[in-house]
Amino acid sequence: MGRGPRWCHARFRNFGYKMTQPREIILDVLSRAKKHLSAEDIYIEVYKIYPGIGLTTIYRTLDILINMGMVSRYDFGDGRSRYELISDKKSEHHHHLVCLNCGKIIDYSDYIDEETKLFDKLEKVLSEKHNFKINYHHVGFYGLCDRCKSTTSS
Amino acid sequence: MGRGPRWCHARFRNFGYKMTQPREIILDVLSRAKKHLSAEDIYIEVYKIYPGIGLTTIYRTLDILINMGMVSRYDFGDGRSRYELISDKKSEHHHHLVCLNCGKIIDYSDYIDEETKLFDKLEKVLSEKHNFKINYHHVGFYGLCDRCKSTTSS
DNA sequence: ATTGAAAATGAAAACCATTATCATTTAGGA
DNA sequence: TCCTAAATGATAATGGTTTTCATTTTCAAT
Repeated sequence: MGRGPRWCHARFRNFGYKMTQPREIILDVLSRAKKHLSAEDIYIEVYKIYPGIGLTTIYRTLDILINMGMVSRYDFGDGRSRYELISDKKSEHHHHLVCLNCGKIIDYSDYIDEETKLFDKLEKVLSEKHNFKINYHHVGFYGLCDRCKSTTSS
Repeated sequence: MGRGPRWCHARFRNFGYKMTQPREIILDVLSRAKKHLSAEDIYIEVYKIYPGIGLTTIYRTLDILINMGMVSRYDFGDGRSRYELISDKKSEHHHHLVCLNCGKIIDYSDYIDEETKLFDKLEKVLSEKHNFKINYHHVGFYGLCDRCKSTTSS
């Protein structure tokens, strides 16, 4: 499906929100992003295009986008949330390995066969069973990375 | 495997930490816990047993326990982390549904067959491929709960 | 048991990502 | 074009988590 400015404009309307220039620019930055960005990351990128948009607006817009089911929020444990456009392309979805020691994050999307199938099924089963509307899911494996494994004792 | 005070004492030693009364009490509280607790939750429980242990010590002990691979930390998005003893009993592990609107959390552990098998396999495959020591994993489905689904527009 | 050095503790202050406040500006239907 | 509700940005406030530092505790060596 197309997700240009026109589509977004209508979508904002449907939720009772107005489309504004700050919101368009934030969406633009998010759609270009190759990885999960923090609010400040987004602020910096937005600043390059249109200085004068405040960090407050970044946060408020992200809240709205999450409400609309267009953005996912995730906290890797470093004290700041990361945001990402929810892609309709399955190929862009990924899961994470997070190092508890150095914070290194490895994204992987080369799923083993069952993985994709299982999560499709799970979303269906769970949403029916608990009457939930599921927007996105996150999977994270936490431990010690290559480097930190050898550094930390016992 | 037994996980009494003696076992923990030795384990702390192996990591170069000392065993202290605050740490024993915190571990005790964690082992009794039926669900993920916030640092403050733990502080309150610890206070009932031994008033005078500071919140700082709670945080410091949790850090150590995470380093030792005994505790998992997770952020559901409400601005405070939750902590939980990593159980060796598979039966106590669970995944989550999180409501983005009201924060309601549903734990589920009635996995469909493939779920348990897949994650065992995934931990093995991923830890080998990326040379990671995996301590625990988290799975969360985010969306709108029963109640909030009907409240929120379009 | 005593001792001593290193580690742990608690109280208070600092930190910092996020949120609330509020006066001003903007979007968009009438 | 006008008008009203919504959005914005600067600033201040919030609150969970960390740092700091003087004091206390652990525990291996004596």
